[in-house]
Amino acid sequence: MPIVKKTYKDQVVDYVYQLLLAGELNPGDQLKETLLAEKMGISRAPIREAMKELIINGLVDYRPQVGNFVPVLSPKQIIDSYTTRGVLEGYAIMSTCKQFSAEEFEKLDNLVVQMERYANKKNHKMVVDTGGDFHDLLISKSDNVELLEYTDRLSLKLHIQFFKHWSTLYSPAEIGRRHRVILDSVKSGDSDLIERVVRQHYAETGKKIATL
Amino acid sequence: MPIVKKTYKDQVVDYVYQLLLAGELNPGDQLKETLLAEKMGISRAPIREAMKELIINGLVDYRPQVGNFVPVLSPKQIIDSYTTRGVLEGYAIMSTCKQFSAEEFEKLDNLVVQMERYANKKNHKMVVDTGGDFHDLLISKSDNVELLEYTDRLSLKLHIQFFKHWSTLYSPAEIGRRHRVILDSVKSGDSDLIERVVRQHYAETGKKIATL
DNA sequence: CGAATGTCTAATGTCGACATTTATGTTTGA
DNA sequence: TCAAACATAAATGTCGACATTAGACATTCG
Repeated sequence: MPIVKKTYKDQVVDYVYQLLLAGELNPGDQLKETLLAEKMGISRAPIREAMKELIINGLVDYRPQVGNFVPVLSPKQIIDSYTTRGVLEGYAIMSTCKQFSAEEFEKLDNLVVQMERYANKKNHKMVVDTGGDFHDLLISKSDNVELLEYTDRLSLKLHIQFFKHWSTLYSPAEIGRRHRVILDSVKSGDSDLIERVVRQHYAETGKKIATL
Repeated sequence: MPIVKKTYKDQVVDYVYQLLLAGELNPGDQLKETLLAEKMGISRAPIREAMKELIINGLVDYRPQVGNFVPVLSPKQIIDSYTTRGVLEGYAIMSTCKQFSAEEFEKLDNLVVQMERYANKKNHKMVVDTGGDFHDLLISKSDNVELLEYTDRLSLKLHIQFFKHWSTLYSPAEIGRRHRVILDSVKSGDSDLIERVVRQHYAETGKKIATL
């Protein structure tokens, strides 16, 4: 087990992250430093440090002299975020598609099957988790840290804002079908096809989320 | 003239930015809060705020409990950064290539000619500036703020680290040729070609810089 | 002699108080 | 009545001091 140091700042980041996931902080809400400081029994300094870290990851919007807020994404911004994610991940997957072993393809197949199963059982949390595993494995071969940093940020931001809706977007059968299309394109090794499919997947998902 | 408010933090950001551009801060150097605070006659609080902003833009590396440093990019990181930039900008340009007017293409043509001219006169600063204009105009049609934010960050980071070397990378004639290839692909309107050309341009530039 | 341990210094981490600014709501004047 | 000017409250911006920690150096013990 790796030894991690937990400075106050880190704890604040974790705390806010939880609030966001739990839905206790909603888009538009203000994160008041004084309030958070009181609630956690510390001073405002580490709160401010934490805010900056959350801003980096796009989880908090900062308005000078005014405060920090949970971002409110317009439909266009939602679509743009998903589009960008599609571009980055499409490239990441395309450029590493030859590196997958037979075992890994099998594992990916299984993940899709599991997703369908969980979806049928209406186990929303596991659908999201398994989808995350599928996605993580697909981009795991890329060693472009610059690109991975961006995709991670985007992924986290979109996860926190919309993970609640993901399970309602598609029917169980469609969840399976959509991910199988991606997987098939990767198996084919056709570079252009892979990028096209991944981009389209995110474009369509973004459009759906934006109209909710 | 827009009214801009200059908080201490902003002034610190500008100051450090200048130091970086002027080469008074080199990769690996530590930015000591105490020292900066003394030098600017303010307290450490706004310095810390500024550091966080610089970290966001990738201009400063942060090591907990240790300090803030000017990033040292490994050859691989340089290549990755340029590769990622190629992916993002390739998409941005491809997806908006139909929106350029004849006047704008003419303007782009002229910029390339000017670059060659400045290169022949060994006016390095103007080569870089004109190249920046060319690049800015090419991606100016995109309204994907998410994507533009990333490209701007990457662009700024790479500019600060390597703008000194750009003028030595290619001969004047090659500078012209390379940019004309990009421009021609945009004029052709061939989506796949545009992305391929832009990606290749940045891939080659990254490789060259990495081996310096 | 060398590796583990102890000490010291300089840097970041945190604190509580005060200054400044934003946004709101109230008053004032034509 | 309405708009401009003015208070007011509450938030962030900044300050200087103290606490804690990482890294370098000195020390000890085998």
